[in-house]
Amino acid sequence: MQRAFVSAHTWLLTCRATACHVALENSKLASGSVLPRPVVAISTFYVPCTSRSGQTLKSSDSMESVIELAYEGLYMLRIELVFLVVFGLLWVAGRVFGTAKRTQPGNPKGSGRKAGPASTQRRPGLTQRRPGSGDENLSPNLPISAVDPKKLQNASWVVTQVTQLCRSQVQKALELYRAALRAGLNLEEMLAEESQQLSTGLVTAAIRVGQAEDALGVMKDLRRVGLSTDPALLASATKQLARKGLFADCLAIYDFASQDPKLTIQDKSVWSCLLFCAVETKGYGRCAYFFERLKACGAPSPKDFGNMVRFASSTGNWRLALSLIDEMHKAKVEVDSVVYNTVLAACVSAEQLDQARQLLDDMVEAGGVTDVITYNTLAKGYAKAGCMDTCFELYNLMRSRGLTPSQVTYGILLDGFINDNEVEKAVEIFNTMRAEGCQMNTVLYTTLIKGFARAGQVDQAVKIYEEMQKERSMQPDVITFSILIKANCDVGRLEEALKMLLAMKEAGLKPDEVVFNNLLGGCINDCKIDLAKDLYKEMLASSVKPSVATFSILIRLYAQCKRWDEAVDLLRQELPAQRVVPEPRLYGQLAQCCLRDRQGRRATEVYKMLTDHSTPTAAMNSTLLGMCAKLNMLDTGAEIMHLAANAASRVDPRDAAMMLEAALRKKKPQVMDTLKDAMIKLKLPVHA
DNA sequence: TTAGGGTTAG
Repeated sequence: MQRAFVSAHTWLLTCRATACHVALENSKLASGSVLPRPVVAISTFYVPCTSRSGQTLKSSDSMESVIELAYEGLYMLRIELVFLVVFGLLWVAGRVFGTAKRTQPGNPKGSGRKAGPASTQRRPGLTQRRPGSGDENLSPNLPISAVDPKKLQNASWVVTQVTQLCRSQVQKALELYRAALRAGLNLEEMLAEESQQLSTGLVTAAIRVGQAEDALGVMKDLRRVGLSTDPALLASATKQLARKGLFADCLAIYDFASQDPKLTIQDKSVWSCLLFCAVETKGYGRCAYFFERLKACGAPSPKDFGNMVRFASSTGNWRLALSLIDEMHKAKVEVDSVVYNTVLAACVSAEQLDQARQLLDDMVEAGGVTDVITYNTLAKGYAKAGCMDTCFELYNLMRSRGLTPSQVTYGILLDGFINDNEVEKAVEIFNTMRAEGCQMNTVLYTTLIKGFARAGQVDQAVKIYEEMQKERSMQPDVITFSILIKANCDVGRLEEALKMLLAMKEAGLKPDEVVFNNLLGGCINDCKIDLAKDLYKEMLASSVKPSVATFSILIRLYAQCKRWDEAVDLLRQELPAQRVVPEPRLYGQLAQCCLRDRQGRRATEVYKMLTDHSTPTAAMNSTLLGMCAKLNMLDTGAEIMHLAANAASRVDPRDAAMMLEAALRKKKPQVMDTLKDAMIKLKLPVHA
């Protein structure tokens, strides 16, 4: 940045110096100090002149100064004037000769088309066209609707006009093109060169202004009249779209083009662009195919490998990620630290810590590719796995290898020790961090707040927050407030939590789903149903979409407050209304809550709702049947077995046998009959 | 282009 600024400044000074020099040279010339001043005759005219003191000058004096000024101006611009005259003459000559050429006999178009080999190749069945109805350009102010239909039917005229308009008036170009089609312009009867020029011009111009749909529309028009997709057009369109970041449009245009059986894409860069677009749009299903086709056209570039590594990492395919590194080595393609780190992250996310460690060793051996991010990535993996000792060792190794830990490094260690309940270690890290001059930031402060909140020291957590507020550079963010709100809710300080909500809004932060979920969770203990409903309404009103977590919390709330009807309605109506995925465990959760409160009928009702959406797992049946047996709700257990059998769900034979035994023990013949029927249906052995 | 902090679920 600094260097860019310096060079920009130097450049500016150079420009200024040049301008001064030119001005000086011109003034020298004008004053005759270098060359004698030429004499120019200018007709005399009266100009009223006023001196600075307000005195009117004599007309002869003023005239002289005006003439001198005009003369000096003309003389200073003499080179420019010569150029202007020469170019003017050339332009006039061009117009005259061009018109003469177009009106020559044997050139039926009369529009000055370029004579290339393609222009002489007519498509089969092409009829001789009548001469054009005019050469003149489209008037700038003439609406397209007012253009003579004869002109619109003249392919050459349309191509020329559209091509010109494409340069600066893309909308008008598209409008003219569409008007021409409506007026009867036949794309299939045009010369190959003409239709190519027209389509390429329109497609590239439309993409240039971000109107990919119009570009696709033009390609569809060509297809409609039986013209095959031009591979060069597809290539330029895909490259342009990828460069402009219109990834989905790029894939859409490819999808359309690939429907053409005659089209073969041999341009490697097209596959390269498509792979990039697929990764960007998370269209991971097609990455492997694009890469395969790319390789069929030639050797992949480092960027192509980079995109494949991103794909592998995003889909959790650590094996593929590692194999890509091998492939790069074999192809003698340089593997940079970003690619290495991405593969490392893929291994870490897949909890393949041994593989990740091996990769770090490989990187060290390769030399010059490990950085702070490498160590942080692996350190996070160890922290997540609860291996804080190894994590700390890695931190020391990193330091011993001459790398300076960053805020992120300290963030990982601090959070790791906090999650591990090793407060002393966390404090030690914090002290090292401060001693080494590492600056605090929002994340580090938030991690500290989380540490105090976890230790139940909410007042201390709030103190840190207050300290943060004093520092302008690191204001609390949504996560900071989220943790503070939860900390207050967890100790029953709902009022404080609501104050925090207000404070975050005042700070210009928009509460997100987690913030609302935490507040809803805070309503459970004291059954603050009305407050929860208000919060839920506010959540929807502020366009925050509830999730499975929200519904899970609301189920707990309604169950705690024994609002069973509302709980059932929540899953029956509100869940689909909010388009939340009806996860089986939500039904399982509510069914368990019902059983715990001995609400047998409602439990079976919820279980029925579950079977309407999906097939309950054997594990879920086991949990519910186990509860029924434990709570001596044998009728409910038998009903659940019956519903499970109807839904072709699996029931563990041990659970079924246990239910049957309990019914026998409690002497419930009716229940036994229901159970036996269900067991037969479930193809389970009936021993009792 | 790659690394750190937040919610549910007995």
